Amino acid sequence: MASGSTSSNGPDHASLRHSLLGPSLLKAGQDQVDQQKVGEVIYNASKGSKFFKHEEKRDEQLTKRIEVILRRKRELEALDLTSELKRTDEQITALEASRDLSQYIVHVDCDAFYASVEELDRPELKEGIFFNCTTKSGYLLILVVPMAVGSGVLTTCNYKAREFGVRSGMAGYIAKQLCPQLVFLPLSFDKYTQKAEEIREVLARYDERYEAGSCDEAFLNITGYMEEHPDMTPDQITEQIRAEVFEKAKISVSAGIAPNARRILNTREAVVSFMTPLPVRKVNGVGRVFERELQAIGVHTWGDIYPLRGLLQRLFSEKLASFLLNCHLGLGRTRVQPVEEYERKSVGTERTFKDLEGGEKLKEKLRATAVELEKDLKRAGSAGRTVNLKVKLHSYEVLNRQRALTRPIHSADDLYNYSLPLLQALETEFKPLRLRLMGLRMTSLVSTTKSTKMQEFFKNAVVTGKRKREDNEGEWEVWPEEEFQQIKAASGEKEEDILLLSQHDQLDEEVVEGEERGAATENTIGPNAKPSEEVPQQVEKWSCPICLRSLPADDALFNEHVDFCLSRETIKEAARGPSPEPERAKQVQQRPQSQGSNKVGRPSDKRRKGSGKGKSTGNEESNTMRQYFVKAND
DNA sequence: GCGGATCAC
DNA sequence: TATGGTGATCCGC
Repeated sequence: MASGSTSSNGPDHASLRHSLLGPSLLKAGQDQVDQQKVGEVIYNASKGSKFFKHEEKRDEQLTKRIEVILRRKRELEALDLTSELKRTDEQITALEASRDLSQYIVHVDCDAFYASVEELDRPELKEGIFFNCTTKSGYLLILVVPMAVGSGVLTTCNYKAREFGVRSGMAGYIAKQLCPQLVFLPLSFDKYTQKAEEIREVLARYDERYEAGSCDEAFLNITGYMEEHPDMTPDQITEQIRAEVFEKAKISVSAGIAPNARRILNTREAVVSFMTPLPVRKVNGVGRVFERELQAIGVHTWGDIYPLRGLLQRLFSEKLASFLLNCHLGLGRTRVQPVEEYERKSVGTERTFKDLEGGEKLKEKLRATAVELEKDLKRAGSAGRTVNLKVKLHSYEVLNRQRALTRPIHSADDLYNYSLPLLQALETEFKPLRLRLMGLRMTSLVSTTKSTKMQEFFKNAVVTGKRKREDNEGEWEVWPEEEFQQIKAASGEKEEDILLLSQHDQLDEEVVEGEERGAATENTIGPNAKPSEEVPQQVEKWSCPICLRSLPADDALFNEHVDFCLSRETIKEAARGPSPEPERAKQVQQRPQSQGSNKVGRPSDKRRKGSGKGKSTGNEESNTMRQYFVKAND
């Protein structure tokens, strides 16, 4: 145990203890909880575990980072910052000018949603709990069984459980220690989504373009509703929404006006006076880590930002500085959009399991992961051009390895074959590789359903193209481009995506390094390298494991091509000289990536929530502010 | 483009 | 006995 040496964190691990309390410290229902005592239980229950050691390491790392920040702050304070100050004040003026107080946006959030649904669904939980207490006043005393949903790690818990210090995100066995009588229920998502639908039917009556977040929250722009009901105040409407949701779905929700937070007027003064005493952690985007960093420089509430405004740009990144300024001013997103209009950016799956080790077993797990991801991709109607392997070592250290491909893939076989080299590189990097989690995620997505027109075009391009070539060779040169443009215009697709789909037949010089060859060849050649039969619109193709090109699904041709690629690799290999596996893995990682393009991108925050889809890239409007809403409180 | 890190729910 | 899954963003290379 590292109990003896205490790092700069102090002898009592104060910040670690705080961190171990978990991310949902400020959730409702904990007012009367003795956090000190809860922290003690958690700390003692965790102490000595691998999880604890990992948290300890991360905490020390953060402590060091904070020391750097503090040092920089001291250096800055010795400088003359009048020009910084002036620039910041100009920025504030500009932000003030952009302030939009014309919209009335309501944030609806279900209270302990899963737990509430379960309580509705299980009257037996309430029997014997409701009982008539013959008090003189005749009140009905209601006791509720402390209950949590989820196993291993709690997804949520009811308010009774929260009285014991039980929280979502908490390990189940710790919750049991805090509350021995806690009842655990398994998750049943079908029930929750069904209930969410009932609620959304109500919400749609107030704003048909409401924005559903995860299944237990939503944003509504009630500005239009207010115009139709000039006799009602925003507060009355909000209350009416809550009442109607409860009436129809029997679920209680919190609702507050956003981004001006709750029940405050749409005036600048009201907004600012709300923000000034508000703890930084209450705002979306400030978590445990950022909270500590801000605390270290003396920022506890959003009002504390102002005296430091001249330092922000020098202390943090440009984006972060701007975010802090926006929060201080109480500025935020004022637009609400249906989730359907957001474009998903990735699809992935991951699973935790008992520690696993050994090449065969890990391969088996990778195969299973690929099969899962194939299903998810199919559901999402997506294929991806970048595959990302995520693993968590037995020590809880998380590693990601990703690789861009030359074409989108979606089949389990492709997913497996292209991610296996990544896994094998890790196996040589960490010997032995012992995992507690594995995941696969695809990014750089293209749609396999929405672009039906495009796919049919390419299918026809092959079939009709050949026929036309026989009929009349002259026309062959001309018509594809014309029709290409027509379909592009008709389908409204981005050219980028179209090119991706047409890339199959190009042979570019960007041949992948040979590091994955040995692994891929034993699994990809032959009947195992299945075509992507799940997407009937697509022309049947097999993937060459060496050059990633897509090839006609023909045994003889395919084998011939792979042989060719293999010999090419052998030649390159010979020219390069012998290079052991790890070395080659490194070469791939260190491939020159000069693009310093990450410089001054306009801050256009695309942060989305929960199951949400990514924000559409189409609109680069003036919505430059990081979205924030005050975290729900009651 | 890649990998680590943070965050929300 | 043994701390989750999905998706997004940002930063620094």
